Amino acid sequence: MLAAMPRLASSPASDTATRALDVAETLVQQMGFNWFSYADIAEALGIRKASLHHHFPSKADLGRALLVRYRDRFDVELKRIHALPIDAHGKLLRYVGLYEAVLRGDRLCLCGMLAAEYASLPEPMQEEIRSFFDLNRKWLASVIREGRRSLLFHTRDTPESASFTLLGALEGAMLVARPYGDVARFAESAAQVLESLKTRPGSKGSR
Amino acid sequence: MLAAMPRLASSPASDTATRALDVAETLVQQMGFNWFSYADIAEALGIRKASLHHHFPSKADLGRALLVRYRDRFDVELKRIHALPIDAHGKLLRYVGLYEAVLRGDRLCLCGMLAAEYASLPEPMQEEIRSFFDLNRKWLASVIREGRRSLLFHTRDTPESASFTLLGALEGAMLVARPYGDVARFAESAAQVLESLKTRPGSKGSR
DNA sequence: GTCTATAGGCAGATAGAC
DNA sequence: GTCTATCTGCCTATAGAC
Repeated sequence: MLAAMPRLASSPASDTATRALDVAETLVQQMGFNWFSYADIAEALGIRKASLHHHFPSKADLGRALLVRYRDRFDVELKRIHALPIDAHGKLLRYVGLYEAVLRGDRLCLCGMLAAEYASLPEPMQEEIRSFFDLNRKWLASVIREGRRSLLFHTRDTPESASFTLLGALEGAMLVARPYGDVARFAESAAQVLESLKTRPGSKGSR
Repeated sequence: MLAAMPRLASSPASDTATRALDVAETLVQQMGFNWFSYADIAEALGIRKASLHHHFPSKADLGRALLVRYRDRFDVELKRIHALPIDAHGKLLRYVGLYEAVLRGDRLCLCGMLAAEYASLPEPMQEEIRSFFDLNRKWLASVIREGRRSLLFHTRDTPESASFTLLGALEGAMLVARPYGDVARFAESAAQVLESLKTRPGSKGSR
């Protein structure tokens, strides 16, 4: 109470910057990066646009900070899930839960939204988006590998390939579910995709 | 050569309007609806912004026209595929080919892009986006039903539910593939998802 | 249908006082 | 760190001549 909170290495640069990122994150996830403006954030925070430029000189800086923070938080969650004493299917269920919580807040995954706007974004942001997807694909591949070792999953495809499909299916299910405001549909799709990892490569397949 | 081209009921209102829609469509699919402006289209067409407003009074009008045309064209393609003398799996392969062609042009599905920006769009556009997805889900469900009748597909889920999952998986695979500029990854994902329709509901599954 | 001209507003960004 | 003031440029949209 007497002294200022000690500033940990991982803590944000300032309270205003953090609150600005919070507001911006929601705006991007709901409306897109090209829609919102400094004025929207300034109004929400009760400060002036010029003050925001002190924390984030350009909109590209703000966007990059947004992505770095989002990825770091996701990384923490992923590590947390991986450490849980549950099987691979349970871990994927938790992973899906992360997405479902976002959708329930009428948002898209930050990187799903920014992947759509990808071509219009500054290069430093593009790099961070790929980095987010890389992180997720790597994590998913390792869980899929774990599920195979324990004979829970039986996919014919490589874990790398399956992880890409899974990531795309979840991002896409969110994307298509939102116009209908229907979280249940997303959950159903997610369950179907997870289930398809369990099925044995039965019939010969195509050809 | 002597007379003006006869104006069919389904033909565009004017050549300028059509060319404007062509340019706008590409811009939206690559950069998003909130990124492009009348100036971009006017420049590409070699006319003035004010002339564009003659054809599309507001940007919302342009957006709606874009969606109506896109859906109508998709509808034609879907009917064409359905009439082909090939099995359900072959029809889905053709359907995937539609998406792949779009991605190859460094674009996203128009409605995939607009679904991301959904919350920021005027209501008439939102309605058209849902309509596009409805059209696709209905078509996919009917093909899945056909594949089941012929014992090609063996999904446990309802065709309605599976069609939503399939649509989401394809839209999402496009979304995630684009930052990597990797059409092959999309094709691989699409093949995996189609394959999962064929697998038998083997093991007991969850619970 | 296309043009010039312009309105009226908002965008991202900077300078410099406090 | 926050403010006022301001710049420059672009945005959507309209009026009215040709």
